[in-house]
Amino acid sequence: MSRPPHAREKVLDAFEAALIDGGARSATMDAVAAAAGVSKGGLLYHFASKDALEGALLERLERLVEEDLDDMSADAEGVVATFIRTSLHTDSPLDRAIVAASRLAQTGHADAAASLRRVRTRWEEALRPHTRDETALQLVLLVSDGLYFNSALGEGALPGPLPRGADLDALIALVERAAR
Amino acid sequence: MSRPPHAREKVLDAFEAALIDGGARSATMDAVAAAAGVSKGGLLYHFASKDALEGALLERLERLVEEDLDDMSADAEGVVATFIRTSLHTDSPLDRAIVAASRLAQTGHADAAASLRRVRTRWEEALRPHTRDETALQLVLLVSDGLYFNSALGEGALPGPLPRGADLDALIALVERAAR
DNA sequence: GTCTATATAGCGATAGAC
DNA sequence: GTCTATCGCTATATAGAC
Repeated sequence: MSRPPHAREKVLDAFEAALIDGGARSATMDAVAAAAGVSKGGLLYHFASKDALEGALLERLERLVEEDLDDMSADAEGVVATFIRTSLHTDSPLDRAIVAASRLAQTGHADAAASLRRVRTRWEEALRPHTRDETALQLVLLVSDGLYFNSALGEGALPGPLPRGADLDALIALVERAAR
Repeated sequence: MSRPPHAREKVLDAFEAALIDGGARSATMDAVAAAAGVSKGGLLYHFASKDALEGALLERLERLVEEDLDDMSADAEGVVATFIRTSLHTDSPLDRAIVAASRLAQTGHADAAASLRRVRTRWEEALRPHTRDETALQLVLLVSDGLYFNSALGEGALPGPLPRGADLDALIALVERAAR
């Protein structure tokens, strides 16, 4: 636990990348092993089953969220603004873990859906002191969910309608005005 | 086209239900045929391939959206309010088609993602005249996306954090205040 | 620890009877 | 128009050598 083998992390990274780039269907044991540079047997030494591989991904997700919460409260721009800004898929480790878990959740993986809900609850708790009331809190969370949803759909395919640059700044300003 | 066989619609309904309830992975030809009360061969008479089955679902989706747009503009409560309210999964034919298509899109089905994007664009056009500017328009669309996203994740599993009743009314009021 | 080879099972699709 | 039977492919997982 304290010093995980390098190969194990490489396999987990490959699994995550396969989920993000090609969806859950393409994230097969074969494909993951090949991408990680090990054989299928080698993969199964580190993760005894696909369930174990998925479980490790969800563990990583929940660990990264706790780190993110610490960073967010220390940010100067304000918690709500930072939260909305980081809702866009920016290829940070946390973003990647979330998108990968979302792909998993959509295949009916109950544990992945539960993890994502736990993550959302943690954010909800962190944002509550910075919003006017529960309605405003829900608004912030839903805009974030919407950004993630579009980010996850448009991945690698079509030019998404996601706000960037000045448009994103304007959106953040509008949400902040409505929420606090 | 004008008088579709009953069995065909039953198969399509069963495919949609399988996608919604169990995700794309569980929506196999076998399972759909069994749920529709026909054999696999019988299913393949109506839909020559799984691609054809998926295509028919997306056709249904785009047809239902056009009907929805007509209804929405005729609603007394206001276009933005009606749009947010109907973003919650209420088991209407359109809601079911959207959630089913979302499940499909997450498996990497490019046509499903393209259909969903077309649907979103149609809504965007309908809402534009009722919002103050492009930023406000994006806010409305993102809140709706967020509601759908949570609706799709929580299906059948956990008690979702989705606003209902008075909470939903308050959310709608807040979005309307921010958007117009 | 990592490999190759293989068992097992499920899926989409075809062929042809009725 | 609907059925049964079966083929071919792919995916997970096991067995055991190195």
